[in-house]
Amino acid sequence: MSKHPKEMDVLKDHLGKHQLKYTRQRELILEFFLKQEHITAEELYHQLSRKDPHLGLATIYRTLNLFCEAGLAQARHFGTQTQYDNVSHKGHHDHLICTDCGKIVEFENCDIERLQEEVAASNGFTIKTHRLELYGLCSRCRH
Amino acid sequence: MSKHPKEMDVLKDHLGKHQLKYTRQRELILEFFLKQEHITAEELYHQLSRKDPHLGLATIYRTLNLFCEAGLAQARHFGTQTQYDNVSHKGHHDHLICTDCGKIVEFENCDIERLQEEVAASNGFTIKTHRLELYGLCSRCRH
DNA sequence: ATTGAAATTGATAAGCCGTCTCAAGAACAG
DNA sequence: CTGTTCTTGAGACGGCTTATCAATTTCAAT
Repeated sequence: MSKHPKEMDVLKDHLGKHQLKYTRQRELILEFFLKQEHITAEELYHQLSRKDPHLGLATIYRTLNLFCEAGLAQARHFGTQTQYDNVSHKGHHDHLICTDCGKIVEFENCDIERLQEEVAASNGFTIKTHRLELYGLCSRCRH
Repeated sequence: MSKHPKEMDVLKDHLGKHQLKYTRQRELILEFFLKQEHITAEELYHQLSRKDPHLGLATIYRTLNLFCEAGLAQARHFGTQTQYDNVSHKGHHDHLICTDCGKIVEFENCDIERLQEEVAASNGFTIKTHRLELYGLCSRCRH
């Protein structure tokens, strides 16, 4: 019994539409992926190696890319590392990043999202996703 | 006589503050970098190899990173490649990116910027830079 | 101008991250 | 069940970026 029936359905739907198969690995990776807000392929690999020591890193990468295509995840580059965001669990969120201590605050702002839609529309675009990152100093590091 | 006295000053100021030196290569790379809106390290390398065939690729990378630290450039990852944006020449701008054909439209929106400031302030942050990318389909690719 | 300490450069080696390859195994329609 | 097709795991591979290091250049102090 999965704890994430909704996301599981999204995955199965995507698999069905693209002649892909439902595998034990994909189910396992999804289950662990959904436990976090965002994670790197490497971290997920380590978490899962306890559960299934034979799971390959390549499979993690392949599956995370699959999740991106299915709309369950979104890749995000933070400096040198690539984070895969869980976008299905809660709504899309953006990031405030302290360039000094590395602290990350997540936020959501409907007004900004609405303005983004307006900008896109006036340029003939239809937005699928977006990425907004604000870099600066947090209150602690400003001093 | 440089054609970019203002940016040159920003660079010299940064160099002075960090015990770094003003070199022929840094001047040359800055001059070419400022000619474009955004460019990859590889492209810049090719452009410059005509002017100075002995300039190394590593120096290009080092110098572009230096420009980022000085606030003259900003690195942006688009798919597999890294673009270095010229952020000093004109005001900061954001990007609309077509996920189908790769078309990039630049835009600027004061209202969004103002809201960003508000979000940052309410979280105790002071913004230095930001990055906003909207991904979707352009009018041509929507059909 | 000369000198000398410190930073920079160029060439290349090395590293990292993610993808590709391919034989063996698993899924699923008929 | 059976056959076809997709997936997996392991490691090789590839592109992009950084590290290494001896030779060179910068620049402040003579």
